Amino acid sequence: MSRLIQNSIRNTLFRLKPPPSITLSSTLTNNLSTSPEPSPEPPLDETSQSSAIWNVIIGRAGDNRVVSEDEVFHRLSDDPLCKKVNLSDTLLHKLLHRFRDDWRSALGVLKWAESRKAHKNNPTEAYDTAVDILGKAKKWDRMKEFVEKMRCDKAVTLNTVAKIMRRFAGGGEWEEAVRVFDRLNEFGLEKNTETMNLLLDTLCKEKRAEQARAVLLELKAHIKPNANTFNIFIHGWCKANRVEEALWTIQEMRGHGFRPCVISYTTIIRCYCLQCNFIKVYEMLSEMEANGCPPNSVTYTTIMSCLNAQKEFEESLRVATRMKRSGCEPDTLFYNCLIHTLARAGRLEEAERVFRDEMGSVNTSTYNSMIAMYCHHDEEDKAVELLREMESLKVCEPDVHTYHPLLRSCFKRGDVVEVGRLLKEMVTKHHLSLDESTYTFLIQRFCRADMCEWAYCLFEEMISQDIAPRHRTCLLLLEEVKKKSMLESVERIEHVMKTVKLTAPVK
DNA sequence: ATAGGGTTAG
Repeated sequence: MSRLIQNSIRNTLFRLKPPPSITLSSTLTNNLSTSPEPSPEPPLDETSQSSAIWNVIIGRAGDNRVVSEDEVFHRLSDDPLCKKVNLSDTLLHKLLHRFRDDWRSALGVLKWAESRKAHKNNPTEAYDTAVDILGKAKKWDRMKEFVEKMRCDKAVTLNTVAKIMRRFAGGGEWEEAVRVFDRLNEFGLEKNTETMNLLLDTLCKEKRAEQARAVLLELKAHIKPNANTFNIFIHGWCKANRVEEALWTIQEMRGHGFRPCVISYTTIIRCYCLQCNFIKVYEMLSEMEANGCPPNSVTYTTIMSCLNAQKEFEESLRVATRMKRSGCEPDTLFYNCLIHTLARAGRLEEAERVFRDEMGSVNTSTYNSMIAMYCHHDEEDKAVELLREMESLKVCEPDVHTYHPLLRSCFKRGDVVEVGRLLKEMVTKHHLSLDESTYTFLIQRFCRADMCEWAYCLFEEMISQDIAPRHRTCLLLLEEVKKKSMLESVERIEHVMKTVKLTAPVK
């Protein structure tokens, strides 16, 4: 379903526009900054190689046809620039990933890649990806064809099998997933507890706990389940919001001589959290302690995150206190959550203390929480200071979320020059590409700042980047360009709204 | 792939 939508977006987008030139926000950043620096011409690095190939593949001259894999193959083979490209395994992987929703192009790229290197090193990974892409597109026959070829080459690994089973189960073909398990020996793999768990987990993750149960009953005589097996089921039942069955699985687990572990309990706690049944959450916590299975950092972080989602920050901090009292060893994800909680509770100094003195290792998320906190309390200087610290310490790199609060502050101050400067920094210094949420956010803010020309610019760029705008974003922008009588833009937006499958508003 | 982050409100 989602593949169909994405494909239709892609195809529709290509109909709308001549080949996109991937010049990220360049007009915008140059025009908004007071002193536009001349950007030096980059050498043909991996990114530009990738862009070159990308442009060839999607550079169809405004026609409506869906391009076949052979056509993609020929275009790439015939293009002079692509002939010069040094096709490494990493680049191939990147390309396949980029075409993960477009199996025709992906197969064309793979065929071209194979033609380029007669003595290839290790095709298995690319094949695994191809199988995955075909499975995602529910091109079962083509997928099976690939698998057969891999079987003859003795190239099927556990990873391959996992992908096939997952795609079958996810596509509603769970019987086929079971059949893959039945054929494991043909692939040179063994039917054992590990591979059985793989199948069961696949089924459970694709919301087929019932079927997984049936499979287990059938296989039980030949393959012994282990503790993981039961945890997989606990997760499966919780995912289906059937906590009763999850609790019953704990008993079943005991019946097989396994003791429920911290993972078993934490999974159920998370389920109660999502139901907002905090009475049961605390009951379960006590039960864990009583059963000699003390909660760990994951357990506490899970509870705190759920409380935070309910804006129960003080209660969340009480959970953190309880954790510290218990002597449980905190980890980075816990600290990130704690910092976020303290920030939202308005306790800046405490957050700073945790950040500076308590935490052993930090990551991008840690900085992001701190930066968001400073921006939220109008201490942008400190926020920028932390950004510079990230850049100089190089422990972790900024991402788009690092910049969101900073951008928000600029708009709040009405400093669009700074907006342009930051965008340029994101793109040129950190090689970040704007994502859907960033585009949406920027378009909204530019509209509100009565600068819908820039908003429209970003809208066009978004579409040329193959990112579908939200319905609400279109409506907002449409209203603004109408006010300014930007007739061509009005027409374009209306056309996009009619032809592109828009992203629904979140929640 | 046996468990756990966030964002955007006047």
